[in-house]
Amino acid sequence: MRMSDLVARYIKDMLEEQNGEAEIKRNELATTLGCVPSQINYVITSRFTPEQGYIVESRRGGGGYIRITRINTTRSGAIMHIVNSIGSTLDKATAELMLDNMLSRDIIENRTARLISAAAGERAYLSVPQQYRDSLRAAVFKNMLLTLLDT
Amino acid sequence: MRMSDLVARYIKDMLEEQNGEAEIKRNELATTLGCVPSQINYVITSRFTPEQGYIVESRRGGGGYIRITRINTTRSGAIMHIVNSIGSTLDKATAELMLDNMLSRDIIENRTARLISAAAGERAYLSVPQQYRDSLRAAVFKNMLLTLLDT
DNA sequence: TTGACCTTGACTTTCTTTGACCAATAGTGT
DNA sequence: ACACTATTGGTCAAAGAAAGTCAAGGTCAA
Repeated sequence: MRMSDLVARYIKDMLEEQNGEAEIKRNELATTLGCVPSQINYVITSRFTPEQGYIVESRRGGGGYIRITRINTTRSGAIMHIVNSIGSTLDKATAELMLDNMLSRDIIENRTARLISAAAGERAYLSVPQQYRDSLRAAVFKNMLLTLLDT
Repeated sequence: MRMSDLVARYIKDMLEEQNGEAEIKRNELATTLGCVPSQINYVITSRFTPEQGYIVESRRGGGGYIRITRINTTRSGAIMHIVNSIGSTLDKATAELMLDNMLSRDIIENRTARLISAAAGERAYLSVPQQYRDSLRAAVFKNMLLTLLDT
């Protein structure tokens, strides 16, 4: 298993146990898990972004910390937040991140994630020129998410 | 025997043993079987397509993998039939008819129908020129239906 | 002998790991 | 207050570890 997965898992477990809020000490956690401290930063910047529904605060110096907070605890709020965060274009990688995030927060089911992924995946857009794909993906993605609001 | 047959056989054996799910490491498998890594891609894209009943996911970078999942054949027949009946283009009215049909035959649920409809509806395609819309819709529609096969 | 399928390898893209160096904060002695 | 130092966390770039793409050439049966 990847180190980055371990770190992410650790933080998510903490969030789960502590009602959406986790506070860690970077060096301590790095030592506990056996990685370099900057690995923690890597995981946070790649998997706990605002885009994915997290707020991260930190403080250096003695007694320093990193605090990760999960936002949008209600389903429709979370969906709306995600919809609103999507601009006029959306690349595939970001779309996948959003789906993963919704999945891990039980906002959508696996089947739903796959359905949306199929509609947003590059595979489906081979017939249209590159230049349209990301804006198309954005529109499709948003439209689909909106149908989830009233269920 | 052809190299591609060997690779395909290997993956199929794995699927057989592991209940329809095989996860491989591309380079490792290539070394094991004595071929170049891209041969694996060739085999996968030519013989493990969704149309042939497989779902393929992958990830690059450290700890990367390729996962091939065989689709369950229970209700998939009906869906495959519909997928196969779709050509390279699909207009909105026909798409809706197909959804209604699947709904009435309990092949899909209401939520699913709405999701697909949102992704196939005209509103989603406003950003791309008319000329691409029907072929795009066909691709999206097919891709989405294909994700329903293994549920 | 030609068209479809197969093989190969150079090049690209994506994701991860690591470490050297930087910046902020708290504590402490003057 | 002020300077110094210890204690954190932050940044960034390079290297590493996969997988993806593509085009050029090979094989083989109809």
